[in-house]
This record gives sequence, structure tokens and C-alpha cells, in this order.
Amino acid sequence: MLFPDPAPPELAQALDLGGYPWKSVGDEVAADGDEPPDGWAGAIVCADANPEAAFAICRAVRKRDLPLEPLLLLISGAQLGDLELRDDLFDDFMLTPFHPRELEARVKHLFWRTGRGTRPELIEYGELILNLETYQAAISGHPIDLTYMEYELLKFLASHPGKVFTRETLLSRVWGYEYYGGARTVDVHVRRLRAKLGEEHANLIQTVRSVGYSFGQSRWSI
Amino acid sequence: MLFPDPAPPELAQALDLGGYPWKSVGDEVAADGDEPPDGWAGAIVCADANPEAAFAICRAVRKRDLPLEPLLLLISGAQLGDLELRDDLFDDFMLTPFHPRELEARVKHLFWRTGRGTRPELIEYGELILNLETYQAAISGHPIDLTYMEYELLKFLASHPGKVFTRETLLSRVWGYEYYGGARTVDVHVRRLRAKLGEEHANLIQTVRSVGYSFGQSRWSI
DNA sequence: ATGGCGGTTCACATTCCGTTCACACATGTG
DNA sequence: CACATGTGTGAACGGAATGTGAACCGCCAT
Repeated sequence: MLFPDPAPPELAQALDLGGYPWKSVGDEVAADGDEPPDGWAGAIVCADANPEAAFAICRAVRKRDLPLEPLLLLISGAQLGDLELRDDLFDDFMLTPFHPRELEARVKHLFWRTGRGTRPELIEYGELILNLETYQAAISGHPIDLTYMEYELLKFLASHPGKVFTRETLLSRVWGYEYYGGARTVDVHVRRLRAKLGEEHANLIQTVRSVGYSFGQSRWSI
Repeated sequence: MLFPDPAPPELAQALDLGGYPWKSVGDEVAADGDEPPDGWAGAIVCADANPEAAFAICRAVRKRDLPLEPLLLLISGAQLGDLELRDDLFDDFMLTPFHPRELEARVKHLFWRTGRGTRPELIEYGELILNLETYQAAISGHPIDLTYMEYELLKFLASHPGKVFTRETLLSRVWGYEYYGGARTVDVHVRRLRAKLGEEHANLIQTVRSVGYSFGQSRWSI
């Protein structure tokens, strides 16, 4: 949840970049009305333009007494004095202008403090999901068990959808530059990947004859 | 308590201006020796010059497990990435160079927070309970006797469920210093942990071949 | 000293999977 | 259709990664 509405562009952009979905609200009434089904995950209130309205929002959030919903307050350096005696209104604050990475670090730390999970790094393509932190893979909701090399190969392919790679390129990018060995190794791994993806999704990895392999985005259908 | 010794002049000056008495220490040993009769009120650790030593200090402060001694970490913007996976080492952070009034506001807010216990004192995962204050561990109600290193390793793993860590990452985050050889040490500790967790819960720690180890969150969930 | 404790290291056993091969099949070309 | 070239398929080998037991070593307290 962001305040004010519309949200400051640099704030919206930083959150988008970090992959955090958000909605901006104009006042506490709108905050209650626009609440998503699973509730707000947190709030970022910018007090730059309208400090009084901002503190009103903070009070409203606190009054509902959610289990320590993390609340980050954005203020300019000149407003630091306004924080006096208002410690209870926010969990953390940050000076504007801010660096996007500072925002991300503060959001992460706030979520960590309140015990809420932080967003995992995912690669998604259609029905396929790769969780880069847990090394898990799933297709249409069903987890599949991949070996290390299979996972690395699929990860590389899936992060460049549509692009065709020669076997040599795959060997150097996935296996490592110093690798030298048969190029057919790639074929075998592709075969096993297709088998584990299941008959329905085996065509996610496409063969480009006398060139190599590509992932998703059937090259003909554009 | 300030780190390093001597403390950065602008930091010392800002604290003097705010009327906070302080003493700077060069390492964790000095921090123990110079402790005032009524204990440290808080710590400000500057990681600008020597990040590794700074994190070592943080760990030492945390290890003594004072009742939520607030710890403020100072880092440069370029070091923001170093905070990854180290949320437990600090209560708040601030970018350098800083405005004296931001420092004062953060210190105030930290002291205000101190009264209201925000740091988790328990880690629970399924049948496993880790009491961070008493260094006790229990599985399905039965206490288990863990050595210090075993406890630290389990604590780190259990506070990031599902995430896979390489042996090198574990060595640097749990053991805390750069390690020459002997990554297999991790294996041995994992083995003993599994043994102490009991046959039924040994699978709480999973090995991810060619990568490392992860905790909980059986592979069938994304 | 010494005996236990805990952390580290080593040697060996075991499992797993990356690689390779041989062959079948598919595709393109004359 | 014959041929060459490229790719799919199954199985087998070998080695790397991990599990396992035991020894080593520094530390502290009895």
C-alpha cells in the first residue's frame, strides 16, 4: 500500500523493479476499501508533500492494530524534526531522495523482522516455475525432480526464451568455458528434460535442426 | 559502543552533539573488556573500512544475547549487497555519508523500539523449536543436546527454510571467517545434526547434490 | 598431567548422475 | 530411392559428490 495517490514515480518504479505488487491510496478510507483479499503486506507512506495527511494514514494503519504491519515512512531531511514523539507511527523511515537499493534493503529487513517471508526469486514461463533459491522446479503445479545439470540447463534456456543456442554455446555457458567434451552430452540432457517435463510440455524445448535448441516461444507463431 | 577504534570523527561528533556518551572499541575482545558497569546501551558499527571485522563485531554482540541491545550498522551504498542473509546481525542500518539528524532520529527510534521486544526469541519449524535465549533445542517436545556449532548451523538453516546454501556460504555465514579448505566440515555437522534430530526428522535437512544443504520445506512445495 | 568435550580432518564406502557409446530413426539432397 | 547428415534413444561405464566411522588436536575444568 502506497501513499499518496498517485504514488511518487521513483517509488513505484523501485517497487516494480523489486517485483513487489502495490496499490496507491489517497486516504485512510480508500485504504480500507481497496484492501486486497489477503490484506496489505505492508505500507509505505511518503510524507514529502502532505505531512499531516501522511501521519493520519499512519495513525489509521496503527489503529487497526494488524500484527505489526510494517510501515515505512518516507520524509525529506528537513522534516526529521516531525518524527519527534511519533515513534509509534512507523516501523522504519527513510530520507528522500533515496537510492532504490536502500528501499529494497529496508523492505527486506522489515519483512524479515515481522516474520513475513520475503519474495523468492523465480523464473516463470507459462506453466513452468523455477525457484532459484530452493532449486525446485514445477510444471503446471506438479514438482519435478531435476538433477543439478538438468536444472542449470533448463534455467539457462528458460531465462532466454525463444533464443536458439548451439550445443557449443550451451556447453560453454552452462557447463563452463573450460569444458571440452562431446557435444552430444547436450542432446542427452535435453532428452531427459523433455521426459521429465512430461509429454504435454516436452515441446517447450525445441530442436532447431543443424543449429541447436531453443526454449518456448515457438519461432513460427509470430 | 562504537566500532571501529578510533571512531569516525563525524560519528563521534554527532553522538557528542546529541549528548550520548560513547566509547570506541577495536574488536570484540575489547568490547568485552571495556564494558561499563551497567553494560552497553547499544552499538553502532561502521562497516565502511573493514566489513568483515564489522560483521564479526555484530555476531559477537548478538552472541552475548543481551536483551535486545539495539545495533545500528553503518555502510556505504556500495555495500548494500552485503546485507543479504545478514538481517539477524543488525536492528537498523544507515547509509554513509549520513546527516547527523538522521543518526539522532534512528538512535531515538531504536531506543524507543527496545522496550517492546521486536526481535524473535524463538524459531519454530514443525516439531522443531529453537530457543534463542537459552540456546536450547527441542524436537517433538523432547529436548536435544546440541553443541555450539551444531546449534548455530541449525539456527541459520532453520531461519531460512527451503533456501539452499552452498558449503562455502554456510562456512562464511555460520562460522564467520574465511575458510581455507575443509568444506567437508559442514558435512560432518550436518550428519551429527541429523543423528540428533532422530531418524524421524533427519530429513529436515536435505542435501541438494552439487549445491549444498537446505532445511525443511520438503521438495513438494513451491 | 589427564581426561573429556567439541571441532576438524582423514580414509574409505556408497550412491548417484554426467558422459559416452552404439544404434535406430528422421530429415534433407541428388 | 540411396546416401549423408543430424537427432532421438537406451544402456553402460566411471568418476565425482556425499555418507560414514574413526582419529586427531586444541581447549578447559576437575
